Amino acid sequence: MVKEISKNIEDKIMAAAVDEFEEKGFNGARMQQIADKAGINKALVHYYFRSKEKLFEKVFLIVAQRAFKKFATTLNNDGTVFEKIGNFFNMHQDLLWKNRNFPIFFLNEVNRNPNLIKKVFEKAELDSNILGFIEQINDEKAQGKIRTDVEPISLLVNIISLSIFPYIGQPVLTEVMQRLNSDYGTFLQQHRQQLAQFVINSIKA
Amino acid sequence: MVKEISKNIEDKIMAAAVDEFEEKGFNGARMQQIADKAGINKALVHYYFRSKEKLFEKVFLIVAQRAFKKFATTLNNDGTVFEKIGNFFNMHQDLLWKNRNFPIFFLNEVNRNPNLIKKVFEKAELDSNILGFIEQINDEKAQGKIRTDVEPISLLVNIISLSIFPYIGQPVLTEVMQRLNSDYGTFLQQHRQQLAQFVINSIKA
DNA sequence: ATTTGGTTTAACCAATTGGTCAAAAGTAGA
DNA sequence: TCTACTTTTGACCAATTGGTTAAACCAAAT
Repeated sequence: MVKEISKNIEDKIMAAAVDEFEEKGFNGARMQQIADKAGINKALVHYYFRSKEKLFEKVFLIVAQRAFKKFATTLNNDGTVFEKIGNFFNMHQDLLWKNRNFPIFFLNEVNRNPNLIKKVFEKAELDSNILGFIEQINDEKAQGKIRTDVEPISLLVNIISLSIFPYIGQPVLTEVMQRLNSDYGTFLQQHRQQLAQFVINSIKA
Repeated sequence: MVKEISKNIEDKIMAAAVDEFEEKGFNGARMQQIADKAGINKALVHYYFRSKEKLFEKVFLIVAQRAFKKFATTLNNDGTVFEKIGNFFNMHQDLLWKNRNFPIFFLNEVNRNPNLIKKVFEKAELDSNILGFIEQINDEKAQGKIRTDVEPISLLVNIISLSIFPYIGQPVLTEVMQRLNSDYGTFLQQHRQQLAQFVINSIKA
């Protein structure tokens, strides 16, 4: 019971921390703000998490690992490569739309401290999923379904590039769309519809 | 003469500021560090630029506008759309390789303060270049060279996504490549070679 | 009711940091 | 050389901020 309450407060702090860190980044985030958002005293944040860095790392790893896990599973369902690509974009785009400010936060923090990424990968079971997908691509190349000059890893990177960049570049795209008398939201909704076909056109034999 | 020396010191400060801001971001950057890198007293930085924010904005706009201008011109030389795509990737990839940490810095700061982007666009003459390229795409669609279902702006965003993401995602790709017994540098060198063909395959009628 | 343990808080601290200032140093013209 | 000026610096300041602490609080066991 006491443990549950503690757990509850820990969760409230974590949620507040995710909010603050995602919005301001590690350097811009303030422990006082996290405490305020959690509705508690600042000392209590330190009581539960000792330091800003410890809190950050815990928060970051949880959020990142959750994201990577969802990401990995979208590569790991049944179907042909073409079907998987369609499914991936559908799921990934939905995920990104709901967490629009996560990608830039994640990439910026990982860039600031590349060590973070190792810990994320350790628990994300990414390797087997990636390797499985690569193998499948090679199979379908052999079957004549996919162009033989397609390099699996480059294809994977291309897919991820296409999926994530529109969110990372949001402020720029917002401005561009405004100058073209359109708007970001409607553009994105139309843009995401063509992603899978764009990739499939490119690689089909 | 005095003016020249002043200009010289101003430039030294700016160069140091670019370095510091690109590496640490606005929130992580330190005025003292900028002074040290420029080899001068910290008060002198304030003497020339008044405040951290003013210095940052000046530095940011100059660097960003230079980048966007180069970017725009790569769309604005002669040739068919396919040729332009090839040229763009060549030039853009070279540019990015030389400024590997610029994209994540730029996008992160613009995300932190979306107002910055407006000022960048004002002086980058981007609109006419973009509109020209869009028009050309529509022409070649009419001529039967490009698939009719290609949406010009989406194509443009796709191209930029493919070009920039490998640099933004550097730390992640570095880790992935390591796990696949390869390395980031060699991957990138091979990856960039297939970008243009990937896009052209996708859109050719 | 009292004790015991963990939990929560207000007040506080030390370090960092953007920014200021008055004095010193340098420069050019009279 | 002297004067008027700009540039440069060391010392300093006030605000912010991550982190600590001692006391208050509170629930459960004795």
